[in-house]
Amino acid sequence: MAYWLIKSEPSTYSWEQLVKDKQTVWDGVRNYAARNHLKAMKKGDEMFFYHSNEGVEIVGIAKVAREYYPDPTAGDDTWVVVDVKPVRKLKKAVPLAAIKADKRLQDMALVRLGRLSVQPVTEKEWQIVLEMAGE
DNA sequence: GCCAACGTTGGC
DNA sequence: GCCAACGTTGGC
Repeated sequence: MAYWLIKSEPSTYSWEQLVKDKQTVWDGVRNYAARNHLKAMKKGDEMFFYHSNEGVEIVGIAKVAREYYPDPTAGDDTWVVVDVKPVRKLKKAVPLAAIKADKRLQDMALVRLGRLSVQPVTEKEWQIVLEMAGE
């Protein structure tokens, strides 16, 4: 099983909204690197849900409910979506500042490629972040 | 609101 | 195919 991280601005689509919706279509990705990560996701893969701009922290864990298919909002086959559903909220949200401050996490895509909206997380990074969340 | 980082576009 | 200009993202 692989691990991922997806970003969203809470004003656009928040973790709370995802919990309320039970499941959502992760649409609107218009970046090739991010799209390739969407395509690599397998059903059941887990991902961190990160709030950008407001909060600037990892707030919860979601998982892939349906593997990729063409983005209905795109109108062609270039862009894809996955369906995502919430697993659980982290005991403590993990702020970006804490991740940046941890020597073990300097290679995380979140630190190195700040603007990438869908990114892979290694199992090691996943465990460290969980630990920081008090899990 | 500013600005750095980075991706995309388009002229040549 | 290079690279400058431009637009967007996102942290601060």
